[in-house]
Amino acid sequence: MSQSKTSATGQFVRRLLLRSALTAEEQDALLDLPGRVLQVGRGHQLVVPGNPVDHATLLIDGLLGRYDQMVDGSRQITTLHIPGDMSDLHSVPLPVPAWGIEALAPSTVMQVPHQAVRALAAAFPPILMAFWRDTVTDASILAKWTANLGRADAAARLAHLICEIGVRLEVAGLGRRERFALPLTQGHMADILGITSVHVNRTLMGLRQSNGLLVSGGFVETEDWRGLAKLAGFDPEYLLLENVYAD
Amino acid sequence: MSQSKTSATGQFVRRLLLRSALTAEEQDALLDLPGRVLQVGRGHQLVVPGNPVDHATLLIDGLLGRYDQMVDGSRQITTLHIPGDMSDLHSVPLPVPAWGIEALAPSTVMQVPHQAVRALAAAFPPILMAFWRDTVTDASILAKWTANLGRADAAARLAHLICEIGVRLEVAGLGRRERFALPLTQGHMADILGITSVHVNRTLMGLRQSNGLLVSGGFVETEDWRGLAKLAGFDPEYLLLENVYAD
DNA sequence: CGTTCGATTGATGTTCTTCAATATGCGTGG
DNA sequence: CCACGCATATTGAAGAACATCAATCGAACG
Repeated sequence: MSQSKTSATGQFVRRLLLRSALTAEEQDALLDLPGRVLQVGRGHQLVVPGNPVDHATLLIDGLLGRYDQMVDGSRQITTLHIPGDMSDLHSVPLPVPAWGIEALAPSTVMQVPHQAVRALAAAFPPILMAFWRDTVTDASILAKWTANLGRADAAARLAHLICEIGVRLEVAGLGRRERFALPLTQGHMADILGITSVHVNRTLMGLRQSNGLLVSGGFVETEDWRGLAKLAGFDPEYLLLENVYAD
Repeated sequence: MSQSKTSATGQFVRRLLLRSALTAEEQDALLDLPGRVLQVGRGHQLVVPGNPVDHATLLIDGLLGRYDQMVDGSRQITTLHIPGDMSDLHSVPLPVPAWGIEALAPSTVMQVPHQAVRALAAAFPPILMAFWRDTVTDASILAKWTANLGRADAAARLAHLICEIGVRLEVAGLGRRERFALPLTQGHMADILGITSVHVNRTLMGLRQSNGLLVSGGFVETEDWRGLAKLAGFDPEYLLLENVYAD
């Protein structure tokens, strides 16, 4: 399993390198991060709201959602994590779990002790900077979702979700934006988009009519990606992919 | 104006100390952060979407909003900043402005060169850690807003806004949660809550009836704070105020 | 004293929810 | 291989929440 650990941390390092310059030594230190590899089924709760955590969760394969539970029992997924994402890196500086993390699809994760992450950050300030930058990136995506939930209608939100995930998967080398695997149920999409699953279904049908968007069986395919992006008002700038910032 | 600079950075240091332990030396270094103090009127654009920035904006007095502009011209305010907040600390690691920052009320700010912030972070790793933690705090608030926009109705969202700002101002020593200044127009509130100003007006009237909430003339006053918090599903945990984490 | 911005009100339309029913696919045990 | 059970998807009808459009009101300010 040392093999799979290295490839797991390798994905994570690749993600960090998108936005931060790291020396070979720093990269090696990250690759050697320890952790327990875990396979979990759909619906498994990796972080339960209220229970303190002492490890961060690196997604190797599958799909994770960070969610907030409302008092009435409904919930809102605020962040979607694809392989290579350290889904709660933010729990390292502040291990207070005001949220939950759930496997939205069968997933493989590596649980990395906070202690190890902190030790690395302390030993290599550029790594700490890279972690900060990673958190900023997540926050930028979150801000975009806030804007969409506040001001875009269901069709635009759904289209935006498809565009964003497509581009993120493409950047991570996990598919093409025009066609990729997305193992979400319509109920999950509802919790992401802030609507009901009934309305997800109707909105999907509408987008199939108008834009030839196919979403079924855990796969997404679109004939008219540009049209979809236009409808969504999708501009990838907020994904902060354009530049590498050394420091 | 050296006086006002010190008091400005002092507020910021106090905010950092809520969640991070810093030595006297580190605190002094933060207090000495250089910057240009600026007074701006309501509606002034401090950061224009698309224009790169080379300084961070520390709010001394007033109210700032970070917003995202939609293609149809509407906008969504994603983050509200009160005095003592460094409104775009996140621009230090990633100076890509995919958003705008506007003075929602007449405000006094201090513009701190990124260079100075970076130098401090490089010289004092605990300060870098404190910055990261500050970004995580902002992201936690943002996640809560994402959840509210997705799953709470207009009355609950409005009540939540009032509760959150009240508590944040109280913690910053700028008022009591039951009564405080909030120089927002109903149009601003609409852009925060993701509804129209007409509906803000009606929702405010509803909350005045049901909870004795008074919002007018830039002031907020409530006779039944607990009732308001209950209606909002407000739990201050996400503000991450409970603990101090050393590192 | 007029102008302007924000607050308030009314009438009407749209989007999305809710409730309920039915359909479909897929794994499991027989 | 088939029947069953369960989760997910699909559809319809009715209602609630919120938007839109348009007008009026009020207060601050030059």
